[in-house]
Amino acid sequence: MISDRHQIEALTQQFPFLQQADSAFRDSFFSHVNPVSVSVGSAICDQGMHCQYLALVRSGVARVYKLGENGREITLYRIATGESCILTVSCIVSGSPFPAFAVCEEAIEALVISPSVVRQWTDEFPVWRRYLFGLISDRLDDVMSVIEEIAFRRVDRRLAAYLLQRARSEDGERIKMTHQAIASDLGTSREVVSRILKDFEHQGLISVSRGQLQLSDRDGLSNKTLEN
Amino acid sequence: MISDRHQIEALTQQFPFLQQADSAFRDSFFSHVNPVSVSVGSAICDQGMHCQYLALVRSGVARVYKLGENGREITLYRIATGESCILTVSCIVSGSPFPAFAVCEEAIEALVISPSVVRQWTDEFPVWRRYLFGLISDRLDDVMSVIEEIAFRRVDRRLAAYLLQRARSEDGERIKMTHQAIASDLGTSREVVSRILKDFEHQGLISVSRGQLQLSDRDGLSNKTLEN
DNA sequence: AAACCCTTTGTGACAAAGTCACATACAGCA
DNA sequence: TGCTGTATGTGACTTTGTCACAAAGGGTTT
Repeated sequence: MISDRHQIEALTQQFPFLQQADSAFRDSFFSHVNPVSVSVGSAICDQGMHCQYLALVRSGVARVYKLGENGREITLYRIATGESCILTVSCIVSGSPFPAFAVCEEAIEALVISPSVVRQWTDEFPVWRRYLFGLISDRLDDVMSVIEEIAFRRVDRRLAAYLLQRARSEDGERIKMTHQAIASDLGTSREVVSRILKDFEHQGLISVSRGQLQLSDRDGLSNKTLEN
Repeated sequence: MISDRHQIEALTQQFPFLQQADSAFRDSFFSHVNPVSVSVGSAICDQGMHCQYLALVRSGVARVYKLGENGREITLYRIATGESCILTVSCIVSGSPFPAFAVCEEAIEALVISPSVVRQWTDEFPVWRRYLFGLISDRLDDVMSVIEEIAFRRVDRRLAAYLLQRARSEDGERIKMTHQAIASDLGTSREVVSRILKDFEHQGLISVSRGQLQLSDRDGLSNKTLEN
Protein backbone atom coordinates (compact mmCIF):
# COMPACT_ATOMS: atom_id res chain seq x y z
CA MET A 1 0.00 0.00 0.00
CA ILE A 2 1.23 3.46 -0.94
CA SER A 3 0.09 6.70 0.62
CA ASP A 4 2.87 9.23 0.11
CA ARG A 5 1.69 12.04 -2.16
CA HIS A 6 4.93 12.35 -4.08
CA GLN A 7 5.07 8.62 -4.67
CA ILE A 8 1.55 8.65 -6.01
CA GLU A 9 2.36 11.57 -8.24
CA ALA A 10 5.46 9.88 -9.61
CA LEU A 11 3.70 6.57 -10.21
CA THR A 12 0.90 8.27 -12.07
CA GLN A 13 3.51 9.71 -14.40
CA GLN A 14 5.13 6.34 -14.98
CA PHE A 15 1.98 4.37 -15.64
CA PRO A 16 -0.19 6.26 -18.10
CA PHE A 17 -3.17 4.00 -17.50
CA LEU A 18 -3.46 5.56 -14.04
CA GLN A 19 -4.06 8.95 -15.62
CA GLN A 20 -7.08 7.64 -17.48
CA ALA A 21 -8.41 5.84 -14.43
CA ASP A 22 -11.31 6.93 -12.27
CA SER A 23 -10.70 7.49 -8.57
CA ALA A 24 -12.21 4.13 -7.62
CA PHE A 25 -9.48 2.31 -9.48
CA ARG A 26 -6.77 4.70 -8.39
CA ASP A 27 -7.72 4.21 -4.76
CA SER A 28 -7.80 0.46 -5.11
CA PHE A 29 -4.53 0.52 -7.00
CA PHE A 30 -2.55 2.45 -4.42
CA SER A 31 -3.96 0.49 -1.53
CA HIS A 32 -3.19 -2.97 -2.96
CA VAL A 33 0.17 -2.37 -4.49
CA ASN A 34 3.48 -3.01 -2.71
CA PRO A 35 6.94 -1.77 -3.59
CA VAL A 36 9.82 -4.25 -3.93
CA SER A 37 13.45 -4.09 -4.98
CA VAL A 38 15.26 -6.79 -6.90
CA SER A 39 19.02 -6.90 -7.13
CA VAL A 40 21.03 -7.65 -10.25
CA GLY A 41 21.33 -11.30 -11.10
CA SER A 42 18.64 -12.62 -8.85
CA ALA A 43 16.09 -15.00 -10.34
CA ILE A 44 12.63 -13.52 -10.61
CA CYS A 45 10.75 -16.52 -11.87
CA ASP A 46 11.80 -20.04 -12.89
CA GLN A 47 10.26 -22.24 -15.50
CA GLY A 48 7.49 -24.40 -14.07
CA MET A 49 6.81 -22.12 -11.10
CA HIS A 50 3.47 -20.67 -10.28
CA CYS A 51 3.66 -16.92 -10.11
CA GLN A 52 3.28 -15.39 -6.68
CA TYR A 53 2.44 -11.96 -7.95
CA LEU A 54 2.37 -9.65 -10.93
CA ALA A 55 5.14 -7.05 -11.02
CA LEU A 56 4.99 -3.64 -12.65
CA VAL A 57 8.47 -2.35 -13.32
CA ARG A 58 9.26 1.23 -12.21
CA SER A 59 12.93 1.11 -13.10
CA GLY A 60 15.54 -1.45 -14.07
CA VAL A 61 15.42 -4.28 -16.57
CA ALA A 62 14.42 -7.92 -16.46
CA ARG A 63 15.26 -10.50 -19.10
CA VAL A 64 12.84 -13.28 -19.94
CA TYR A 65 14.42 -16.29 -21.63
CA LYS A 66 14.10 -19.93 -22.52
CA LEU A 67 16.71 -22.44 -21.40
CA GLY A 68 17.45 -25.53 -23.50
CA GLU A 69 18.52 -29.00 -22.42
CA ASN A 70 21.99 -28.34 -23.86
CA GLY A 71 22.39 -25.28 -21.66
CA ARG A 72 21.86 -22.78 -24.44
CA GLU A 73 19.58 -19.82 -23.87
CA ILE A 74 17.47 -17.50 -25.98
CA THR A 75 16.04 -14.19 -24.88
CA LEU A 76 12.32 -13.76 -25.52
CA TYR A 77 12.09 -10.13 -24.47
CA ARG A 78 13.10 -7.62 -21.88
CA ILE A 79 10.85 -5.80 -19.46
CA ALA A 80 11.57 -2.15 -18.77
CA THR A 81 9.95 0.84 -17.10
CA GLY A 82 6.16 0.88 -17.18
CA GLU A 83 5.94 -2.70 -18.39
CA SER A 84 5.08 -6.04 -16.98
CA CYS A 85 5.30 -9.68 -17.96
CA ILE A 86 2.53 -11.21 -20.04
CA LEU A 87 3.68 -14.69 -19.15
CA THR A 88 2.99 -13.86 -15.55
CA VAL A 89 -0.41 -12.49 -16.50
CA SER A 90 -1.18 -15.63 -18.41
CA CYS A 91 -0.13 -17.75 -15.44
CA ILE A 92 -2.29 -15.77 -13.09
CA VAL A 93 -5.48 -15.65 -15.08
CA SER A 94 -5.30 -19.25 -16.19
CA GLY A 95 -3.34 -20.94 -13.40
CA SER A 96 -0.77 -22.57 -15.67
CA PRO A 97 2.92 -22.70 -14.74
CA PHE A 98 5.41 -20.12 -15.97
CA PRO A 99 6.88 -21.29 -19.31
CA ALA A 100 10.28 -19.56 -19.11
CA PHE A 101 12.89 -18.00 -16.85
CA ALA A 102 13.15 -14.38 -15.76
CA VAL A 103 16.20 -12.77 -14.24
CA CYS A 104 17.00 -9.26 -13.10
CA GLU A 105 19.54 -7.63 -15.42
CA GLU A 106 19.61 -4.12 -13.98
CA ALA A 107 18.48 -3.39 -10.42
CA ILE A 108 14.70 -3.23 -10.36
CA GLU A 109 12.21 -1.17 -8.42
CA ALA A 110 8.75 -2.59 -8.96
CA LEU A 111 5.23 -2.76 -7.61
CA VAL A 112 3.81 -6.18 -6.86
CA ILE A 113 0.18 -7.15 -6.96
CA SER A 114 -1.28 -10.41 -5.73
CA PRO A 115 -3.07 -12.72 -8.19
CA SER A 116 -6.42 -12.32 -6.50
CA VAL A 117 -6.25 -8.56 -6.80
CA VAL A 118 -5.21 -8.85 -10.45
CA ARG A 119 -8.27 -10.99 -11.10
CA GLN A 120 -10.53 -8.61 -9.24
CA TRP A 121 -9.28 -5.57 -11.14
CA THR A 122 -9.64 -7.44 -14.39
CA ASP A 123 -13.29 -8.00 -13.57
CA GLU A 124 -13.96 -4.47 -12.40
CA PHE A 125 -11.85 -1.93 -14.23
CA PRO A 126 -11.84 -1.45 -18.01
CA VAL A 127 -8.70 0.68 -17.84
CA TRP A 128 -6.82 -2.15 -16.21
CA ARG A 129 -8.14 -4.65 -18.74
CA ARG A 130 -6.96 -2.48 -21.59
CA TYR A 131 -3.56 -2.21 -19.99
CA LEU A 132 -3.31 -5.99 -19.67
CA PHE A 133 -4.48 -6.66 -23.21
CA GLY A 134 -2.02 -4.09 -24.49
CA LEU A 135 0.82 -5.84 -22.69
CA ILE A 136 -0.21 -9.21 -24.00
CA SER A 137 -0.38 -7.98 -27.54
CA ASP A 138 3.03 -6.28 -27.38
CA ARG A 139 4.75 -9.31 -25.92
CA LEU A 140 3.08 -11.62 -28.34
CA ASP A 141 4.57 -9.56 -31.14
CA ASP A 142 8.00 -9.86 -29.54
CA VAL A 143 7.69 -13.59 -29.25
CA MET A 144 6.43 -13.92 -32.81
CA SER A 145 9.42 -12.06 -34.15
CA VAL A 146 11.74 -14.27 -32.16
CA ILE A 147 10.20 -17.26 -33.92
CA GLU A 148 10.61 -15.64 -37.29
CA GLU A 149 14.23 -14.86 -36.53
CA ILE A 150 15.40 -18.22 -35.31
CA ALA A 151 13.35 -20.18 -37.81
CA PHE A 152 14.33 -18.34 -40.96
CA ARG A 153 17.14 -15.81 -40.67
CA ARG A 154 20.82 -16.49 -40.85
CA VAL A 155 22.85 -15.91 -37.72
CA ASP A 156 25.25 -13.40 -39.27
CA ARG A 157 22.39 -11.17 -40.40
CA ARG A 158 20.66 -11.42 -37.07
CA LEU A 159 23.90 -10.59 -35.30
CA ALA A 160 24.47 -7.53 -37.49
CA ALA A 161 20.97 -6.28 -36.75
CA TYR A 162 21.43 -7.05 -33.08
CA LEU A 163 24.65 -5.05 -32.85
CA LEU A 164 23.07 -2.01 -34.48
CA GLN A 165 20.09 -2.11 -32.18
CA ARG A 166 22.12 -2.78 -29.10
CA ALA A 167 24.53 0.06 -29.82
CA ARG A 168 21.57 2.40 -30.05
CA SER A 169 20.40 1.42 -26.57
CA GLU A 170 23.89 1.61 -25.04
CA ASP A 171 26.11 4.60 -25.73
CA GLY A 172 25.72 4.47 -29.50
CA GLU A 173 29.19 3.25 -30.40
CA ARG A 174 30.35 0.75 -27.86
CA ILE A 175 28.69 -2.43 -26.68
CA LYS A 176 29.84 -3.87 -23.38
CA MET A 177 28.93 -7.53 -23.54
CA THR A 178 30.74 -10.84 -23.69
CA HIS A 179 30.29 -13.05 -26.71
CA GLN A 180 28.50 -15.50 -24.46
CA ALA A 181 25.94 -12.89 -23.44
CA ILE A 182 25.27 -12.03 -27.06
CA ALA A 183 24.92 -15.70 -27.93
CA SER A 184 22.40 -16.12 -25.13
CA ASP A 185 20.29 -13.30 -26.51
CA LEU A 186 20.35 -14.72 -30.02
CA GLY A 187 19.86 -18.34 -29.04
CA THR A 188 23.08 -19.60 -30.56
CA SER A 189 26.45 -20.67 -29.18
CA ARG A 190 29.39 -18.60 -28.10
CA GLU A 191 31.75 -20.05 -30.73
CA VAL A 192 29.43 -19.04 -33.54
CA VAL A 193 29.20 -15.49 -32.27
CA SER A 194 32.98 -15.28 -31.87
CA ARG A 195 33.51 -16.53 -35.40
CA ILE A 196 31.12 -14.07 -36.98
CA LEU A 197 32.39 -11.15 -34.91
CA LYS A 198 35.89 -11.95 -36.10
CA ASP A 199 34.65 -11.96 -39.69
CA PHE A 200 33.04 -8.58 -39.14
CA GLU A 201 36.28 -7.31 -37.68
CA HIS A 202 38.30 -8.51 -40.68
CA GLN A 203 35.84 -6.68 -42.89
CA GLY A 204 36.43 -3.51 -40.90
CA LEU A 205 32.87 -3.26 -39.60
CA ILE A 206 33.69 -3.47 -35.91
CA SER A 207 36.61 -3.81 -33.56
CA VAL A 208 36.58 -6.38 -30.82
CA SER A 209 38.25 -6.36 -27.45
CA ARG A 210 37.71 -8.27 -24.25
CA GLY A 211 34.22 -7.75 -22.94
CA GLN A 212 33.27 -5.06 -25.39
CA LEU A 213 33.22 -4.06 -29.03
CA GLN A 214 33.02 -0.89 -31.11
CA LEU A 215 31.01 -0.31 -34.25
CA SER A 216 33.12 1.37 -36.89
CA ASP A 217 30.99 1.00 -40.03
CA ARG A 218 27.29 1.23 -39.39
CA ASP A 219 26.33 1.22 -43.06
CA GLY A 220 28.36 -1.88 -43.66
CA LEU A 221 26.55 -3.60 -40.84
CA SER A 222 23.21 -2.46 -42.23
CA ASN A 223 24.08 -4.16 -45.49
CA LYS A 224 24.92 -7.37 -43.65
CA THR A 225 21.42 -7.21 -42.24
CA LEU A 226 19.87 -7.67 -45.68
CA GLU A 227 21.78 -9.81 -48.13
CA ASN A 228 24.87 -11.70 -47.19
CA MET B 1 -27.80 -14.28 -35.60
CA ILE B 2 -29.02 -17.77 -34.69
CA SER B 3 -32.52 -18.65 -33.57
CA ASP B 4 -33.05 -22.33 -34.37
CA ARG B 5 -33.50 -24.30 -31.13
CA HIS B 6 -31.50 -27.29 -32.27
CA GLN B 7 -28.65 -25.10 -33.40
CA ILE B 8 -28.60 -23.36 -30.06
CA GLU B 9 -28.64 -26.67 -28.26
CA ALA B 10 -25.76 -28.01 -30.35
CA LEU B 11 -23.66 -24.88 -29.94
CA THR B 12 -24.13 -24.92 -26.20
CA GLN B 13 -22.68 -28.42 -26.21
CA GLN B 14 -19.70 -27.39 -28.29
CA PHE B 15 -18.77 -24.30 -26.35
CA PRO B 16 -18.74 -25.09 -22.64
CA PHE B 17 -18.51 -21.46 -21.66
CA LEU B 18 -22.08 -21.04 -22.90
CA GLN B 19 -23.25 -23.53 -20.28
CA GLN B 20 -21.85 -21.39 -17.50
CA ALA B 21 -23.25 -18.20 -18.98
CA ASP B 22 -26.26 -16.29 -17.72
CA SER B 23 -29.13 -15.69 -20.09
CA ALA B 24 -28.08 -12.11 -20.79
CA PHE B 25 -24.87 -13.31 -22.35
CA ARG B 26 -26.48 -16.25 -24.09
CA ASP B 27 -29.06 -13.97 -25.69
CA SER B 28 -26.43 -11.52 -26.80
CA PHE B 29 -24.25 -14.35 -28.06
CA PHE B 30 -26.83 -15.96 -30.28
CA SER B 31 -28.03 -12.67 -31.66
CA HIS B 32 -24.59 -11.35 -32.64
CA VAL B 33 -23.01 -14.46 -33.99
CA ASN B 34 -23.04 -15.48 -37.66
CA PRO B 35 -22.30 -18.85 -39.23
CA VAL B 36 -19.75 -19.15 -42.02
CA SER B 37 -18.15 -21.97 -43.98
CA VAL B 38 -14.57 -22.00 -45.16
CA SER B 39 -13.38 -24.42 -47.80
CA VAL B 40 -10.11 -26.35 -47.71
CA GLY B 41 -7.08 -24.38 -48.79
CA SER B 42 -8.56 -20.94 -48.62
CA ALA B 43 -6.64 -18.25 -46.80
CA ILE B 44 -8.27 -17.14 -43.58
CA CYS B 45 -5.90 -14.38 -42.60
CA ASP B 46 -2.66 -13.06 -44.06
CA GLN B 47 0.26 -11.54 -42.23
CA GLY B 48 -0.11 -7.80 -41.85
CA MET B 49 -3.87 -7.80 -42.26
CA HIS B 50 -6.26 -6.32 -39.77
CA CYS B 51 -8.74 -8.91 -38.62
CA GLN B 52 -12.30 -8.45 -39.78
CA TYR B 53 -13.78 -10.73 -37.16
CA LEU B 54 -13.11 -13.33 -34.55
CA ALA B 55 -14.00 -16.89 -35.54
CA LEU B 56 -15.04 -19.71 -33.21
CA VAL B 57 -14.49 -23.05 -34.88
CA ARG B 58 -17.38 -25.56 -34.77
CA SER B 59 -15.73 -28.14 -36.98
CA GLY B 60 -12.71 -28.44 -39.24
CA VAL B 61 -9.12 -27.37 -38.73
CA ALA B 62 -7.14 -24.22 -39.42
CA ARG B 63 -3.38 -24.00 -39.44
CA VAL B 64 -1.60 -20.88 -38.24
CA TYR B 65 1.95 -20.50 -39.50
CA LYS B 66 4.85 -18.17 -40.09
CA LEU B 67 6.31 -17.73 -43.56
CA GLY B 68 9.99 -16.89 -44.04
CA GLU B 69 11.71 -14.85 -46.72
CA ASN B 70 13.20 -18.04 -48.15
CA GLY B 71 9.76 -19.57 -48.60
CA ARG B 72 10.03 -21.93 -45.66
CA GLU B 73 7.14 -22.24 -43.24
CA ILE B 74 6.65 -23.21 -39.63
CA THR B 75 3.38 -24.14 -38.01
CA LEU B 76 2.62 -22.28 -34.78
CA TYR B 77 -0.52 -24.21 -33.86
CA ARG B 78 -3.75 -25.59 -35.19
CA ILE B 79 -7.24 -24.49 -34.29
CA ALA B 80 -9.88 -27.16 -33.90
CA THR B 81 -13.42 -27.53 -32.58
CA GLY B 82 -14.36 -25.18 -29.75
CA GLU B 83 -11.26 -23.08 -30.22
CA SER B 84 -10.36 -19.74 -31.66
CA CYS B 85 -7.28 -17.79 -32.59
CA ILE B 86 -5.49 -15.75 -29.95
CA LEU B 87 -3.62 -13.80 -32.56
CA THR B 88 -6.94 -12.60 -33.86
CA VAL B 89 -8.00 -11.71 -30.34
CA SER B 90 -4.80 -9.81 -29.82
CA CYS B 91 -5.35 -7.95 -33.11
CA ILE B 92 -8.87 -7.04 -32.16
CA VAL B 93 -8.32 -5.82 -28.65
CA SER B 94 -5.15 -3.91 -29.44
CA GLY B 95 -5.58 -3.00 -33.10
CA SER B 96 -2.22 -4.37 -34.26
CA PRO B 97 -1.87 -6.29 -37.52
CA PHE B 98 -2.01 -10.08 -37.68
CA PRO B 99 1.53 -11.45 -37.22
CA ALA B 100 1.16 -14.71 -39.18
CA PHE B 101 -0.81 -16.60 -41.81
CA ALA B 102 -3.84 -18.79 -41.27
CA VAL B 103 -5.19 -21.27 -43.78
CA CYS B 104 -8.07 -23.74 -43.74
CA GLU B 105 -6.76 -27.30 -43.62
CA GLU B 106 -10.04 -29.19 -43.22
CA ALA B 107 -13.38 -27.65 -44.22
CA ILE B 108 -14.50 -25.34 -41.45
CA GLU B 109 -17.85 -24.40 -40.01
CA ALA B 110 -17.45 -21.45 -37.71
CA LEU B 111 -19.19 -18.58 -35.99
CA VAL B 112 -17.92 -15.10 -36.67
CA ILE B 113 -18.15 -12.17 -34.33
CA SER B 114 -17.33 -8.58 -35.18
CA PRO B 115 -14.55 -6.77 -33.31
CA SER B 116 -16.90 -4.27 -31.71
CA VAL B 117 -19.03 -7.07 -30.27
CA VAL B 118 -15.93 -8.86 -29.02
CA ARG B 119 -14.89 -5.72 -27.19
CA GLN B 120 -18.33 -5.18 -25.79
CA TRP B 121 -18.57 -8.74 -24.46
CA THR B 122 -15.12 -8.43 -22.99
CA ASP B 123 -16.29 -5.43 -21.03
CA GLU B 124 -19.57 -6.96 -19.93
CA PHE B 125 -19.32 -10.70 -19.44
CA PRO B 126 -16.89 -12.41 -17.07
CA VAL B 127 -17.56 -15.79 -18.67
CA TRP B 128 -16.45 -14.49 -22.04
CA ARG B 129 -13.37 -12.88 -20.52
CA ARG B 130 -12.38 -16.15 -18.91
CA TYR B 131 -12.83 -17.91 -22.24
CA LEU B 132 -10.59 -15.41 -23.98
CA PHE B 133 -7.89 -15.50 -21.32
CA GLY B 134 -7.98 -19.29 -21.42
CA LEU B 135 -7.43 -19.26 -25.17
CA ILE B 136 -4.60 -16.81 -24.91
CA SER B 137 -2.86 -18.82 -22.27
CA ASP B 138 -3.19 -22.10 -24.21
CA ARG B 139 -1.86 -20.62 -27.42
CA LEU B 140 0.93 -18.88 -25.67
CA ASP B 141 2.03 -22.25 -24.34
CA ASP B 142 1.93 -23.64 -27.87
CA VAL B 143 4.03 -20.81 -29.19
CA MET B 144 6.50 -21.10 -26.34
CA SER B 145 7.03 -24.78 -27.03
CA VAL B 146 7.61 -24.02 -30.70
CA ILE B 147 10.41 -21.69 -29.67
CA GLU B 148 11.89 -24.27 -27.39
CA GLU B 149 11.78 -26.86 -30.18
CA ILE B 150 13.34 -24.89 -32.98
CA ALA B 151 15.88 -23.17 -30.76
CA PHE B 152 17.23 -26.21 -28.96
CA ARG B 153 16.11 -29.61 -30.22
CA ARG B 154 17.61 -31.58 -33.05
CA VAL B 155 15.49 -32.09 -36.11
CA ASP B 156 15.61 -35.90 -36.05
CA ARG B 157 14.27 -35.98 -32.49
CA ARG B 158 11.58 -33.47 -33.27
CA LEU B 159 10.58 -35.45 -36.34
CA ALA B 160 10.33 -38.68 -34.35
CA ALA B 161 8.11 -37.01 -31.78
CA TYR B 162 6.07 -35.41 -34.53
CA LEU B 163 5.43 -38.73 -36.26
CA LEU B 164 4.24 -40.37 -33.06
CA GLN B 165 1.90 -37.53 -32.25
CA ARG B 166 0.61 -37.23 -35.77
CA ALA B 167 -0.10 -40.95 -36.05
CA ARG B 168 -2.20 -40.70 -32.91
CA SER B 169 -4.36 -38.00 -34.45
CA GLU B 170 -4.70 -39.79 -37.78
CA ASP B 171 -5.55 -43.50 -37.90
CA GLY B 172 -2.87 -44.54 -35.46
CA GLU B 173 -0.54 -46.27 -37.90
CA ARG B 174 -0.47 -44.41 -41.14
CA ILE B 175 0.29 -40.76 -41.82
CA LYS B 176 -0.86 -39.30 -45.10
CA MET B 177 1.37 -36.33 -45.69
CA THR B 178 4.06 -35.30 -48.13
CA HIS B 179 7.56 -34.67 -46.87
CA GLN B 180 7.06 -31.04 -47.80
CA ALA B 181 4.00 -30.77 -45.56
CA ILE B 182 5.89 -32.29 -42.65
CA ALA B 183 8.80 -29.92 -43.25
CA SER B 184 6.40 -26.96 -43.19
CA ASP B 185 5.06 -28.04 -39.83
CA LEU B 186 8.52 -28.43 -38.34
CA GLY B 187 10.00 -25.31 -39.90
CA THR B 188 12.74 -27.10 -41.81
CA SER B 189 13.31 -28.02 -45.45
CA ARG B 190 11.92 -30.90 -47.47
CA GLU B 191 15.33 -32.43 -48.16
CA VAL B 192 16.15 -32.65 -44.49
CA VAL B 193 12.88 -34.42 -43.75
CA SER B 194 13.38 -36.84 -46.66
CA ARG B 195 16.87 -37.69 -45.47
CA ILE B 196 15.85 -38.37 -41.90
CA LEU B 197 12.79 -40.37 -42.92
CA LYS B 198 15.05 -42.53 -45.07
CA ASP B 199 17.33 -43.07 -42.09
CA PHE B 200 14.37 -44.09 -39.97
CA GLU B 201 13.31 -46.49 -42.72
CA HIS B 202 16.75 -48.07 -42.87
CA GLN B 203 16.56 -48.56 -39.13
CA GLY B 204 13.22 -50.31 -39.55
CA LEU B 205 11.23 -47.72 -37.63
CA ILE B 206 8.89 -46.72 -40.45
CA SER B 207 8.15 -47.49 -44.06
CA VAL B 208 7.82 -44.71 -46.58
CA SER B 209 5.81 -44.54 -49.75
CA ARG B 210 4.61 -41.74 -51.93
CA GLY B 211 2.42 -39.33 -49.99
CA GLN B 212 2.22 -41.46 -46.88
CA LEU B 213 4.17 -43.45 -44.33
CA GLN B 214 3.60 -46.22 -41.81
CA LEU B 215 4.99 -46.50 -38.32
CA SER B 216 6.34 -49.98 -37.67
CA ASP B 217 8.32 -49.53 -34.46
CA ARG B 218 6.78 -47.07 -32.05
CA ASP B 219 9.18 -47.82 -29.22
CA GLY B 220 12.13 -47.28 -31.51
CA LEU B 221 10.73 -43.91 -32.46
CA SER B 222 10.17 -43.05 -28.82
CA ASN B 223 13.84 -43.69 -28.18
CA LYS B 224 14.78 -41.39 -31.04
CA THR B 225 12.80 -38.71 -29.26
CA LEU B 226 15.17 -38.71 -26.33
CA GLU B 227 18.79 -39.48 -27.09
CA ASN B 228 20.11 -39.70 -30.60
C1' DA C 1 57.68 -7.70 -11.52
C1' DA C 2 56.33 -12.41 -11.09
C1' DA C 3 53.11 -15.81 -10.15
C1' DC C 4 48.52 -16.94 -9.82
C1' DC C 5 43.75 -16.60 -10.50
C1' DC C 6 39.37 -16.77 -13.25
C1' DT C 7 37.08 -15.30 -17.18
C1' DT C 8 36.94 -14.56 -21.93
C1' DT C 9 38.23 -15.58 -26.47
C1' DG C 10 40.44 -18.48 -30.29
C1' DT C 11 40.85 -22.77 -32.92
C1' DG C 12 40.45 -27.02 -35.56
C1' DA C 13 37.94 -30.99 -36.45
C1' DC C 14 33.81 -32.82 -36.96
C1' DA C 15 28.54 -33.49 -36.97
C1' DA C 16 24.08 -31.65 -38.06
C1' DA C 17 21.22 -28.74 -40.81
C1' DG C 18 20.08 -25.89 -44.80
C1' DT C 19 20.64 -24.85 -49.90
C1' DC C 20 20.94 -25.67 -54.73
C1' DA C 21 20.57 -27.99 -58.89
C1' DC C 22 19.36 -31.54 -60.66
C1' DA C 23 17.85 -36.63 -61.52
C1' DT C 24 14.28 -40.13 -60.77
C1' DA C 25 10.13 -42.19 -59.60
C1' DC C 26 5.27 -42.47 -59.17
C1' DA C 27 0.15 -41.87 -60.12
C1' DG C 28 -3.39 -40.62 -62.72
C1' DC C 29 -5.04 -39.69 -67.06
C1' DA C 30 -5.12 -38.85 -72.12
C1' DT D 1 1.16 -46.82 -73.68
C1' DG D 2 3.08 -42.50 -73.09
C1' DC D 3 2.50 -37.75 -70.89
C1' DT D 4 2.42 -34.69 -67.16
C1' DG D 5 2.66 -32.81 -62.76
C1' DT D 6 3.83 -33.83 -58.22
C1' DA D 7 6.79 -36.15 -54.98
C1' DT D 8 11.07 -37.95 -53.67
C1' DG D 9 16.28 -38.92 -54.08
C1' DT D 10 21.03 -37.32 -54.34
C1' DG D 11 25.56 -35.10 -54.17
C1' DA D 12 28.16 -31.08 -53.43
C1' DC D 13 28.56 -27.32 -50.81
C1' DT D 14 27.64 -23.64 -47.06
C1' DT D 15 26.19 -22.54 -42.59
C1' DT D 16 25.49 -23.66 -37.93
C1' DG D 17 26.32 -26.26 -33.71
C1' DT D 18 29.47 -29.11 -30.71
C1' DC D 19 33.54 -30.55 -28.41
C1' DA D 20 37.93 -30.38 -26.45
C1' DC D 21 41.15 -27.82 -25.83
C1' DA D 22 44.70 -23.80 -26.14
C1' DA D 23 45.74 -19.16 -25.49
C1' DA D 24 45.14 -14.62 -24.04
C1' DG D 25 43.41 -10.64 -20.58
C1' DG D 26 42.86 -8.52 -16.37
C1' DG D 27 43.04 -8.29 -11.64
C1' DT D 28 45.02 -9.74 -7.30
C1' DT D 29 48.51 -11.44 -4.36
C1' DT D 30 53.24 -12.38 -3.29
